[in-house]
Amino acid sequence: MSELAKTYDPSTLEKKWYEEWLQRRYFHGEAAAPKAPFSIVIPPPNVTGSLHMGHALGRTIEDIFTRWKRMAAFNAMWLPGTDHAGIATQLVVERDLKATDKKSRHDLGREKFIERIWTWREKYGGRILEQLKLLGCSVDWDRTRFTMEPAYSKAVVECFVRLFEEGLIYRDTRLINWCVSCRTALSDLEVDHDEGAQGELYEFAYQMTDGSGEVVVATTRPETMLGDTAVAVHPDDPRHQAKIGKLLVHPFTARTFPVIADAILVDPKFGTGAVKVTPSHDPNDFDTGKRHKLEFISILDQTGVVNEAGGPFAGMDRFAARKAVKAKLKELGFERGSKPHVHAVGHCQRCAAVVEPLISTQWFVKMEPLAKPAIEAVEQGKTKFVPETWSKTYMHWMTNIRDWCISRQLWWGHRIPAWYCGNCQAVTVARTTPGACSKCASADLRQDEDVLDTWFSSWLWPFATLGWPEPARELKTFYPTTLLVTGYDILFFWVARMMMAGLHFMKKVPFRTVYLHTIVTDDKGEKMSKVKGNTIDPVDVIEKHGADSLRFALAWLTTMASQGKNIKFSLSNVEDARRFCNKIWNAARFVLMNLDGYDPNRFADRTAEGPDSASFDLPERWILSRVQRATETVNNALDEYRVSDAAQAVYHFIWDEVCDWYIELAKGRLADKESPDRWKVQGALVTALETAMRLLHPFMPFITEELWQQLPKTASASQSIMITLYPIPDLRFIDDASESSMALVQKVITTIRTLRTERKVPSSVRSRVILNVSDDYKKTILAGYQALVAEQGRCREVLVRRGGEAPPDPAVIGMAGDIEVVLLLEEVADTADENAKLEKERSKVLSDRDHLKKKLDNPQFAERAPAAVLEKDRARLGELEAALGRLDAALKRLK
RNA sequence: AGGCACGUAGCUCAGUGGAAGAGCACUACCUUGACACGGUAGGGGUCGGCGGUUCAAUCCCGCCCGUGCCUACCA
Repeated sequence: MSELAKTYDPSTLEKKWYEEWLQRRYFHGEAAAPKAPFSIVIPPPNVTGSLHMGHALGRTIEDIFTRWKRMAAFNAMWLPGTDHAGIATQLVVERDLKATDKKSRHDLGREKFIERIWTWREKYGGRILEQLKLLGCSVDWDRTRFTMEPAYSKAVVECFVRLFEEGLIYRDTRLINWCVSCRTALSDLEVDHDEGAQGELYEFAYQMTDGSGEVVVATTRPETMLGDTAVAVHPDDPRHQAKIGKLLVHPFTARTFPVIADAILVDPKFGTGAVKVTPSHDPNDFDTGKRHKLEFISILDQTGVVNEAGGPFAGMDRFAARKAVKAKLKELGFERGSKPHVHAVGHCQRCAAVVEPLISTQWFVKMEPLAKPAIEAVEQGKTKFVPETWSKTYMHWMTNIRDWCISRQLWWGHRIPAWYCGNCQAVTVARTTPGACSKCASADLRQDEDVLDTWFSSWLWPFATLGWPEPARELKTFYPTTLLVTGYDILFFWVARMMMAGLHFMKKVPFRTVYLHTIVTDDKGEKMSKVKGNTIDPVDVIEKHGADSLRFALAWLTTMASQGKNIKFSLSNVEDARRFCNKIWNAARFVLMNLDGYDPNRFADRTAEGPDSASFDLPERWILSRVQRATETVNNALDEYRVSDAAQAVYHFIWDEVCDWYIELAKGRLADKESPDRWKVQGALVTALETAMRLLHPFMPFITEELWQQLPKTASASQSIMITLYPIPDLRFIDDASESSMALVQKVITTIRTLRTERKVPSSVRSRVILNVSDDYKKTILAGYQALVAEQGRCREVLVRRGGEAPPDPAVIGMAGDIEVVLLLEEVADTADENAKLEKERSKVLSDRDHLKKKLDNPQFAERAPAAVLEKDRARLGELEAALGRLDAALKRLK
């Protein structure tokens, strides 16, 4: 038998096995395979990215399910890839360009700059994929995709053109979110609102042209008054009714504009009841402007600088203009005060600059028709959310969905396939560069300069990666995908939109189940960020402790995330997992050290018909039954996406049952090399460990492979644990009677140990113990296994008897349920101590007994409680009564 | 402002209409031939508060207090 290294060292073993698996092509899912498909598409990380804890968590969960299903004989396919990540990537490369060449992208020009991004991508774009290998991800590398590769780009264009032809994509001039720093339009989702920023509500007055007075208005953005074209009041507000229809004069531009009545915009209870209206720079005011056909005056340019419409303030940055406008209003005597005011300000998700609402011509997707089927699909259960609570959030967003601004004024991305005619101004949308205007046939065409929102390509990911729009075999086999695993932070950005695109283009949901995991934070619950310096780099963790430990730590922490709760991650979690690895390693060493003369084929033959044919002893019957329980628990937990429960079940099986009990029970019986039953113990050890390795493999692929390889196997065994069958419960080995017998034995042993500890009996001393039992059943079992009890309880003699003879003096007693465990001592025990201990135990038993008795005496209970509960409680009452009797007798003896 | 959650052992979190759980931390003892990255035993919780439903509530319902998250155009 091969010798296992004395200590567990993940570093070499992990590299070795990943290479091996790759070489044997175990990760590849064949579209033509006759097995039931199980497919996952990876949430494509940004090409610029490197692995962070969030990725590590998501990919670990995906790998657990992929490996589990692969072993469960599914045609498992997990597709990897990366996202071109428009703004993010452009910003990264721009920064790099600035740092290395001291140039801006404009210095380079569009073409050269895009070339540079591609070069950059060649160099660094594979980094995060390489890191997935370190994690042990069993992704199908043959199918790696990138959202900017030609085939994928073709899918994006196809999608745009079809939606345009269906009237679901349109171009319009409206108020959009504009980032003055990135100089692009943003969708509503790309604007972050910081909660409760302390701001100022500034009040000033507009004068009426007829000299009849003034109207006081309030604003958080005073500079927008440069674009005011009305003041609105509520039609029913008595304070303002007389002013409706009158004209106001703008203090800086001398423009005049009316006081209008608008019940939608104005809440008469707020402020002065008069609202300044800036149709070009506020969403509500925009609508108001449309309703009242007001003048639309844009006062800011694309860089956030006041334009010529701002009169004397032209050329000033928006924030400088704010100060200047206030100063001037004060100077003119129109300032009317200011109050602190809490309100949310929109920031660009990428660069954090304050976003401005601006009027601009952009491309939009009409969302309502797309959302409807996506809502129905979830209602009908075609796609399920895990945890289920997320479906509510999804529904809420979907039912209140607004049109999606998809054009971006960037260079890096899919260019919008629309051409404008220089002759007739008509728009031609086409799959390939058109030769002539679709309307006037002019050849004077100019393609739209803009690119598409990154998410406009990502929302096609589940099917564009499988060959769409071509009728690929892959689509047929792997679409709809089985499972999507991602963070809840991109539920709307990505998940909801994939639902819409998938249903629209494929007529089927893109995935059956969406597993939304939480955000990984540091151990204090703070979001990990480089700025704060509290990040934990998964690659560092892997180097130090191994991928198995990192994966297991994450799996252990992955409970059903309720909303607003995060995974508080700390290195100590990894250290705990590593201790577990070490424990497994050493358990395997023990097993391997004791396999001399063991023949796996013989064991297989002798147990082929189930456990009875081998006439196992209690410990073997017990552990083989517990193997089945663990198998059942793990499979059930995974079926229900309870990753943590599954991981903990394997952990407890290995540590508490295999190591703490079975190995201890095996030791003595392995010592006798001549024993004819030795092979049974060896076989049970190998079976328990081998099954445990397979159960654990999806969580810890490397160590399980390494140890599994070392175990003796029958001739027909697979080459790798990866391609063995995942354990399924074998009911023939489930043995309730042995489990309860063993539980009794364990309880008695534990009680003996407790007594020894309490009395400070040195471990070298072999005690004598008497077990007073109340029924023959227990007597038979304990008498049958008194050798076992003696060994584990360090006793030289264990006497089991039915009766209540007083134990010899000196002795101490303890209760194992209703069994009186009498530990005989070498010298007289401290009676006071013993008395106090027994009194304490008695009072506990007594209160339990009284409580239970009262409950059982209640006729209502007997009448309404289910029979099983009744029976259980009656049995328990019997045990409590018996225990009480023994305790009373013991106390009496002490007196 | 609305919506969604959460409050269980010192910490991080499971859990269930029918005797309160795990990991870590803590205490005592133990170098026993797999493992001190270990073992054995132990302490520790009126399951946020108040009411209600029920034979039975940590679990279901209502209110209150506290916390987190998401969505939102209140000037």
